[in-house]
Amino acid sequence: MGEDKTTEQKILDAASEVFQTKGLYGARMQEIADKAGINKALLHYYYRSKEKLFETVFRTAVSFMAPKIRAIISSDEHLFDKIRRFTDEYITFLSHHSYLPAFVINELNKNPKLIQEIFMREVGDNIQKLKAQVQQAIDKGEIKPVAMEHVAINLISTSLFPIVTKPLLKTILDKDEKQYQQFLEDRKKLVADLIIDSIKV
Amino acid sequence: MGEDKTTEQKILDAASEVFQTKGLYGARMQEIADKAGINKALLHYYYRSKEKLFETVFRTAVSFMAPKIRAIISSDEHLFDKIRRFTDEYITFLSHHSYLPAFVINELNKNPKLIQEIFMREVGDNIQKLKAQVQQAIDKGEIKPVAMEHVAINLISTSLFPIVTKPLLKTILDKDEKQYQQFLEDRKKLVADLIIDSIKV
DNA sequence: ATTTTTGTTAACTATTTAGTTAAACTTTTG
DNA sequence: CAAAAGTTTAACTAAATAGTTAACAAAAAT
Repeated sequence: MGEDKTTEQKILDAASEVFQTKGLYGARMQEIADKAGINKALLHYYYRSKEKLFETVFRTAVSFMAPKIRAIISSDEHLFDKIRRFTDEYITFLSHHSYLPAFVINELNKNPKLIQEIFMREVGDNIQKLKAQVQQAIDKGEIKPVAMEHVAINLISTSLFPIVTKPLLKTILDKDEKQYQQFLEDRKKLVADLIIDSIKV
Repeated sequence: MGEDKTTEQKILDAASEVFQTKGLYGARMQEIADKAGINKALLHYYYRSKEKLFETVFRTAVSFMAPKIRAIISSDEHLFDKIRRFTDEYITFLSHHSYLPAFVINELNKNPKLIQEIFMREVGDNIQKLKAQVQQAIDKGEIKPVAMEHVAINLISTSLFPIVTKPLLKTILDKDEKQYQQFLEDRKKLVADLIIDSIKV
C-alpha cells in the first residue's frame, strides 16, 4: 500500500486520525508518531509543537469541507436544487469523515476564536449571496417569507446529527454498519423533502 | 453567596463545570480543586480517582436530563402536544446546561460503551411506548405513515444543534447573549411546527 | 569528491499532573 | 472531657508526556 507518501503527509494523516478521535488534550504525540511510523522527534521537526500540529490538522480538515459548501452556496441553481444537492453531498462527505463534526463541535467549546476565525474566512462571504437568493424566492412568491437562519440551521442540524451521534444511534436503532449507511442514505431525500416542504408555498 | 454547600457538592459542581468545558482528558484535578476552593487531596479523599469523579459527574448530568424526557415520552398527552412540550422543555433545560450536549457527543467518541449503557438504562424502555403511540396515530389517520426514528431525530437535532454550536452561531448571526436567548426561544415554536407539519396528514 | 543542508533517530530533560502520605484540625461519641 | 472518627492541608512521589539534543544518515549543492 502507498508507502510513497511524504513524511509530512504521514504525520498529518496520523495526527488527523488521533486528534479527531481523542481531541487536542486526549491525543498523545507518541501515538501520532507510532501511527505515522516515525520517531517522535520528527513531529517537532516538522511542526514545532503539539498546538501547531493541531492547528494545521484542523485547518486542513476545514478546508477539505469548505470548498464543497462554497460551491453549492454560490452556484446558480434553483434554491430547491441547492437544498437537495446539499443534503446529498454534505451527508456523503461527512459520513466519510464522520469524526469531523464532533471534533469541530468539541473544539468550539475549548477554542471558539480559532473555529470562528476559520469559518468566517472560509464561508462567511457566501452567506450574503444565499440570503439574497432566498429573498428573491420570497419576492417571487416561490417560498414562504421565512428567516433564512432558521431554515439553514434546520437543514444542517438534521443532516449532521445522525453522523455526530452515530455510535449511540447505531445501538439504539439496532443497526449494523451497512444498515446505518442505508439509514443515512435514506435521510438525504428525507431531509431535503422536510426542508423544502417547510418553505414551499 | 451560599457557602453552606457540602464539600462533596462543591467538588461535584466544580468538576461538572471543568469536565463539561474541557472534557475528561482536558480537565485538570488542580483546576477542579481550585474552583471548589479546596485542596487537591480532598478530591481523592471523596472520589478515589479522576475517572471515578468523572463518571459520577456524568451520571449526575444524565439523571438530571433523563426524568424530563421520560416524563414527556410516557405521558398520556396527544402526540402533537408531546412534541410541543418537548421542544419547549428540552430547549429550556439545555440552554441552561448548554455545555452538556457537546460533552455527551464528545465522550461518545471516546467512550461509547459508558454512554450507551447509561442511555439504555435511563430512557431505553420508554421508546417502545412512544413507538406504539405513533403507530396508533398512523392507524387513526392522524399522521402520515412515517418512520418514528427519522421524526425523532429531526426533532432532537433541530432542538439541539443551535445549543451545541452556540459560540459559533452567535458570531455568525451577530447576536449578543440576550438576542441569542430570544433566537432559541423563537425556535421552540418553530421547531415544533416544523415537525408537526411534516407528519400531519 | 566533498561540503552543506535536510531528514531521522535514540536517548535524554523538563514539566505537568494524578495520586499519596503523614500530620493537624474538627466534629462526634462514649 | 478524652478517645475516636471524620475532614482538611502541605508537602511529597510516581508516572506520563511534551519537547530537546547530539549524533548519524541521506540527499543536494558546490
